[in-house]
Amino acid sequence: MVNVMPVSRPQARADATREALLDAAIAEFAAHGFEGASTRSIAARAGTHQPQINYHFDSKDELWRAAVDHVFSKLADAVATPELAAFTGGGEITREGFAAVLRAIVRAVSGLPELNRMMVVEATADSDRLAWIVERHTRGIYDLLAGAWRSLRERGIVAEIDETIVYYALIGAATMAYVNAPEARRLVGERVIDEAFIDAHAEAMVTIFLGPEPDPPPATRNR
Amino acid sequence: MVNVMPVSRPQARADATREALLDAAIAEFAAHGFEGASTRSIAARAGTHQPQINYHFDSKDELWRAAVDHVFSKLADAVATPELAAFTGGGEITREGFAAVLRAIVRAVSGLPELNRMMVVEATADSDRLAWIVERHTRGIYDLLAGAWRSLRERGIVAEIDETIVYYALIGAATMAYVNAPEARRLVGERVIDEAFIDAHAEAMVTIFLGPEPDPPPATRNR
DNA sequence: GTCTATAATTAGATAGAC
DNA sequence: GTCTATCTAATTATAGAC
Repeated sequence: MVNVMPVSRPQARADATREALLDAAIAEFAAHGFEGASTRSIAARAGTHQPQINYHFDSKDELWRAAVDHVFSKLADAVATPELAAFTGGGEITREGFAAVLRAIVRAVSGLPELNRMMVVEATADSDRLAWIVERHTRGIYDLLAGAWRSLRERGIVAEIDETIVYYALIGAATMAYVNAPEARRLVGERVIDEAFIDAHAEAMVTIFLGPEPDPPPATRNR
Repeated sequence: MVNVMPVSRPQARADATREALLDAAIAEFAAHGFEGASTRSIAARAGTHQPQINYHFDSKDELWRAAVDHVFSKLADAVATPELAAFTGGGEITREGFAAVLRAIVRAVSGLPELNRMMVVEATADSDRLAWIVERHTRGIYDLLAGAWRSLRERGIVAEIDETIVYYALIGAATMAYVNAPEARRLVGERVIDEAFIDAHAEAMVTIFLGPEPDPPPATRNR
């Protein structure tokens, strides 16, 4: 029997190459689209050579899929904040729970601009890639957010707006500034999007979608 | 002297070719990005041959610029509705004026999905093309919308939110459903985005950004 | 003005040395 | 696993007949 655990120095280097290719791929695909991004520039950004892509991922298409999985797992990590966890236990979603979701989304997407750039570039034209990404990644997000809104609406907690309309308005309002950051820099100046912007944006999302803090229930004195 | 006014049959055909190339170009650039769109597919979509692009526009780059001008002039036509004109006379913008602007924007962008697809694809990475489009087209729109919001906010008519944050939230909320229409069809079904959706979306934008109809001023009986 | 033919460049993928 | 060299196909742009 051959050694089943060969281990480590060459393997570690290979893993680093793989990881670097994934990060470079998302950045290039986000900036230039699938067809526009060349495997040569991806490899160059990753500090390696073009044939490494075919070695590690077989094809440009497989590289794209691996890169998308990679960045969506980063998104899942980024939204799963402790603040959010307090609201996602059991039971029906509350106004404060949805506010926490909105804040978590803004925080997460502001740190992953490549994800939303890639998404918006892919979602603008139908393709096998779009079908794959919808079934694998975005349908679950849609069901969660649209379902939460519908539940809040049916209990009179939020405005009477269709959940599909809210979903796209919400995703657009949460991501556009970060997706279009290169434009925003030209429009408003170098330091547009900083920590203060992100915090203010998160609070603005709560104000916009949930309206002003509801009046506390009339004091019935039981406490 | 040669005939200075040769006129018309060949010229008319040339104009038709030019126009067809412009429409085809926007569609292809929106779907695949600048690098991803090939002059061959653009020419094929326009029902002509690839060298016609170089004949009529010198280069792929010049074609892109002409196509962008073309679609932005369509946008200007689409937003300039009679309903909007009633509010854009002189004087300070009102709540109802901004509501009319929001409705006009939703109507216009829903009918020009290629414009916003192209914009979002270009705005995701800095480039000479982005610089050109910002100075030539989007800065004026930003100044108008951000200025209107700032004016409303300073008079206490809308929520205390920074105008740059509102601008991107508004553009995102207004356009995302149409930019991502291919995804929406896969997510929700064939007939998601129809006339009823657009009307409901326009009203939702008013509700979201301007809040509930303000209470009429306390009846002071003067009228 | 429109077409066919083609030049020059660049794309994704593979072969084979190390 | 990583590199150089290279194959095939597709790209933008040009030349020249009509």
